[in-house]
Amino acid sequence: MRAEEKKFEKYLRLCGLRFTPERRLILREAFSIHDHFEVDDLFVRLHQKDCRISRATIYRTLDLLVKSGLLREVISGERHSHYEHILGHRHHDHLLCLKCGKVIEFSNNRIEELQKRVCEDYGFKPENHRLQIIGYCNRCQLDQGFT
Amino acid sequence: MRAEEKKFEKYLRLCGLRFTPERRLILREAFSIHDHFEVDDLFVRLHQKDCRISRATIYRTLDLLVKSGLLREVISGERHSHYEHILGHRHHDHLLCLKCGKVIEFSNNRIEELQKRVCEDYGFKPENHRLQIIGYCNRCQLDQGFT
DNA sequence: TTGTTATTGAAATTTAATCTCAATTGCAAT
DNA sequence: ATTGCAATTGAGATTAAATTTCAATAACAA
Ligand SMILES: [Mn+2]
Ligand SMILES: [Mn+2]
Ligand SMILES: [Zn+2]
Ligand SMILES: [Zn+2]
Repeated sequence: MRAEEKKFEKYLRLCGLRFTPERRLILREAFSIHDHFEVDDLFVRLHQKDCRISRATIYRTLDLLVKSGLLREVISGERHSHYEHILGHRHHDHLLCLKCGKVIEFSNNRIEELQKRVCEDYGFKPENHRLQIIGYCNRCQLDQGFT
Repeated sequence: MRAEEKKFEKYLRLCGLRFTPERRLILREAFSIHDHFEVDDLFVRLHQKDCRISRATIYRTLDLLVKSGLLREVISGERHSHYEHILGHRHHDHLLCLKCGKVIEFSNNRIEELQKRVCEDYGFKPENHRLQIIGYCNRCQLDQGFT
């Protein structure tokens, strides 16, 4: 069994929940997408494979996958959720282009460390974080921006 | 006229839009709240003062206020938008408690500088950013968190 | 004034997400 | 195996935020 399935099953058992066929299929589909995805991406892909899993179950399972630490919600600027893997992918944050919508992933250890220090200062126990820088990618830098 | 009204009017004129009484009232109400707020907060407060402004106009005006750089959307974990002032308030980011919902504001110059450097590395022109650290505040730190 | 164009509010619509509930399934204890 | 119980599922209803539509109105430049 793959690492993500092991971890999900462990989480579910711990909570007195079941690792059902539906949950396994959703997990596999989610981990077959190596990019940001949304609920409907999963729904469409599963149905193309004749897995007739309801949207309700996908929503419910994604919540569990986030709680178990396998996925995280990515803020995209759009008004519905987007997700990406945690397990098997190094942590990163995002630059978002306001014009073309491009998403650039970056990571910076010093920022990560300073965040830890901020949390220490406040006695805060971090579980997760999201840093999103919004602006214009190098292709789209024109006269945008009002001041 | 207050600074925020001047700036909003300037922005509107530049876009060929009008600084209407409704927009002025919404702006004033938004700047009278010195905390995070949501659309319905404005709607209720305006109606308590017998300003019968529609929700549609509030939504439309908040979009303009964000575009003009007077307000920004705060990510709150909830699934509707929250806003806060930019003009007249020093930039900060947020710690969010998963248990009690508390929002702690912090600012860290070194993180801000490192963000600028990241943007330079990518030729990205930042307009705005949001850093949200999710976890447990010092009061709520118990046995939460699965690994 | 006058004419053009932006703006508004009310209601309809869209869309994501959640909830309800009866039927089904997983699973642990016999 | 059989049984019983609690968790799970899917279909459809529901909720709630946000957006759109459109006719009436208001802003403002000519
Ligand atoms: Mn990513
Ligand atoms: Mn704040
Ligand atoms: Zn771009
Ligand atoms: Zn707390």
